[in-house]
Amino acid sequence: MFALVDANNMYVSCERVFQPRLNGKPVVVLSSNDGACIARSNEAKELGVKMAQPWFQVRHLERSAGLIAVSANFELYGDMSSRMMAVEGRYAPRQEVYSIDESFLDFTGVHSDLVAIGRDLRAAVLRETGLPTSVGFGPTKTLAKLANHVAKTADRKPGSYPSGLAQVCNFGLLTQAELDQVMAATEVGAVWGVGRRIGAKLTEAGVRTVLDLVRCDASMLRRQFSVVLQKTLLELRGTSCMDLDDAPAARQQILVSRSFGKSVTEMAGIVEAVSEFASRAAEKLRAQDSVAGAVNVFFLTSPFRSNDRPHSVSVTVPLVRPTSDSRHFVSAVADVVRREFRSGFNYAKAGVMLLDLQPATQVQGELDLFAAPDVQEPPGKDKARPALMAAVDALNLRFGRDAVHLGNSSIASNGHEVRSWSTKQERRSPRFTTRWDEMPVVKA
DNA sequence: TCTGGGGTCCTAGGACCC
DNA sequence: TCTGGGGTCCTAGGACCC
Repeated sequence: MFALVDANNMYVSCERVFQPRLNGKPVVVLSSNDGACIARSNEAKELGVKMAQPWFQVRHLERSAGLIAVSANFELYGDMSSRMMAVEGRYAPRQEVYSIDESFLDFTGVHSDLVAIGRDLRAAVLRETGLPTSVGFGPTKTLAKLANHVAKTADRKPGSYPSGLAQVCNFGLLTQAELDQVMAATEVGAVWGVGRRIGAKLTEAGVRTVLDLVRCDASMLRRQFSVVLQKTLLELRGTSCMDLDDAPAARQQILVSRSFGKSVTEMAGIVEAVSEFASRAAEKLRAQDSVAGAVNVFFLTSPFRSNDRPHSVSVTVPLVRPTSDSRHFVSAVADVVRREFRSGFNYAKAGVMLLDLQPATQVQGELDLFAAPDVQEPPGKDKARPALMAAVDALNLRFGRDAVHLGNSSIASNGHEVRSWSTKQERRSPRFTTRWDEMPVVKA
């Protein structure tokens, strides 16, 4: 038996923990650049705000309906997430932290009252972090996800589900008829693994509800869609195809990208931005003790602005040898921009991807007979690198991000910081739990 | 005017091998 | 007239997730 525990409207709930004035109000959290809504309170959902909807489309609700928008504060959400996961992890021998607000728990062999355990877990998370959660139990991960969906929405769909499934829902206690009722009352798009595209295709074929999907022919789904959807079907029927993964592998790629606060037309702006992204990506790389064998850099105009001439560059550079040294990535991506930049375009976004990752401890030895003299380096030089980068990481950890950074990231040739590409975040809340100077103050 | 960021997996097709 | 068979690896693109 699996459980899926999921925070309700995670980002909004994190804001509410420290800003009680947001309770009961329609609230949305905005993506970087305050561009789109990436989290909504139930009240905001009721106003009709859609997931990922551009802010400018719903902005009028500020005046007309009291909608409140805040900028995303990922430092706060990440810290609240670790606290929440620690509490949840106490309730089962194995836990898979699946996303910032969800974890799977393995209750195999546990024969106690799971609903009681679920209620106790919810109460503990609420007490210790302030975050409201929902819990779903099912014999497969896909069913646990579906049970969680029911736990979350049961209150808002009175009548269509059997009663008593809100907040904590255990599919194991339902009769076949009740499970059919639940599945018949749930749209196929709510299933984990069925997204917009496949959902539309299924609906078109007359498969509207989860029950319709469960009654499809497995080999037909495999033929018409994919092996992925076939697995989803088996899981919905109770055959477990996905194990709990409590020791996730190191990342296979690392991406740092941003949309610009306003469009960038100068080469220097792009060079600055991608240099900074490369440094940031390298920090993440070293944090997981890996090295990268290649780096990709891309920059492009906005796909939304139909008046702009479109232009998009994406170049992957293989590195002479796998590395985690920021300087290699920064110089590689800056070279690409200097070579590929075209003036006359309004660039809207850029990013850096580190590829071909491998553990730093398992780097392939080399017999370097053919390297050109200018890439051969004196012996011993490589040894200095990990120490230098480790020192940079330690200083930034202690004195704050960017206490130390490379010369050409975010500093223009005239020595002034330009950062014309910086993102806009006009409504960000304090980082209450991770910065001494932003801690909430209790007034007597 | 204004449209997120960071990931994973699968598949099809081409290059290449013997 | 007649034009192999079987395999691997890589990449790009498309789907999904939160």
